[in-house]
Amino acid sequence: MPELPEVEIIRRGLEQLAVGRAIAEVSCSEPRSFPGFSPSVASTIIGTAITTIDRRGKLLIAHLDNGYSLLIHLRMTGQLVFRPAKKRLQATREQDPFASNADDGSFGGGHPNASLIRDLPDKTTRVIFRFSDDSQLYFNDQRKFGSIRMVPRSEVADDSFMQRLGPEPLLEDFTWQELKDRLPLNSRQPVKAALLDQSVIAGIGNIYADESLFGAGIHPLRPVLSLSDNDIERLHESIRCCLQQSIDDGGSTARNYVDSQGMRGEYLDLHAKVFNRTGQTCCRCGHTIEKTRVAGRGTHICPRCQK
DNA sequence: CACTTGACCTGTCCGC
DNA sequence: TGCGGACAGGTCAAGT
Repeated sequence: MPELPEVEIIRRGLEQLAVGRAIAEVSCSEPRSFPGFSPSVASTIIGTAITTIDRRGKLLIAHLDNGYSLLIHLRMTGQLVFRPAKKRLQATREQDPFASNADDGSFGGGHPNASLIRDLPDKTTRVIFRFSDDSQLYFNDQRKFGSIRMVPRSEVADDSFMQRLGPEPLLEDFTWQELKDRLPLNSRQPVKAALLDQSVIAGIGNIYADESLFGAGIHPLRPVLSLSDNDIERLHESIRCCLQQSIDDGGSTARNYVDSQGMRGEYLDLHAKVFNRTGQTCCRCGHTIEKTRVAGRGTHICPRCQK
């Protein structure tokens, strides 16, 4: 479930790995993963290069030098993994970070920084971009919820999904006042549901909703209309703190998130306080972390710290 | 109108 | 061991 930090990590990785490479071939084995994909679309893409990669909320935007852009949404299980060209001579495992560790089935021999993904393509690979130097970019998506769309660059800003997105929470000019302006202050909707609403803030999903609310000491079921200015200020600070910390940690790997080189993120291990910590003791007060259900999502709280 | 639930998918995990 | 069912959660459509 890539959220803002994970998508940003992928963006930064692809900026280094994929920008500037000419696309020599593109294939799609699952129509749902690239609606409208056709030989004509492929021929439009072939021969172009990725000039820049932007992010808006959880959406990646790869601009091509042919006037089109690829809008890529990973939804829950989407991955974008770059692989360099296979070397003619087999490198030794010590030297090659992409060497297969298929024999023990663990994460790269147990090293936390080794690639989680082994040989690609695999059965979850939906779209493959091959570059002119034989390096490749794999769009993997186990559950087929993610998708790639190609739109003229001039129409990206008008895209209906883009238009509905709220502000970027990590931009300097995202103030607590703007958060207040965006929240439905007259609503009895649980504050967690509001945080998950991409038109309120762009990029927050289940993990960072839970972590941000814990950080602010706010119970996820609190109606938005019950929030004081002070609550909103603390929530604003907590959101930015959690998202930035996760980016610094390489994102969260709860299920199958990996970055553009197939690496796990470490936020959940290093800095998450409640998410996936049901039954553990709260780091702040020692009470047991509980799991409940809010807005149809699994929700992790410290019932003593969050009021 | 405000808010909640179900559908879209597949892999994993749990209890029987 | 195998099987059925719950669960995972981003987004949109449908339902209450």
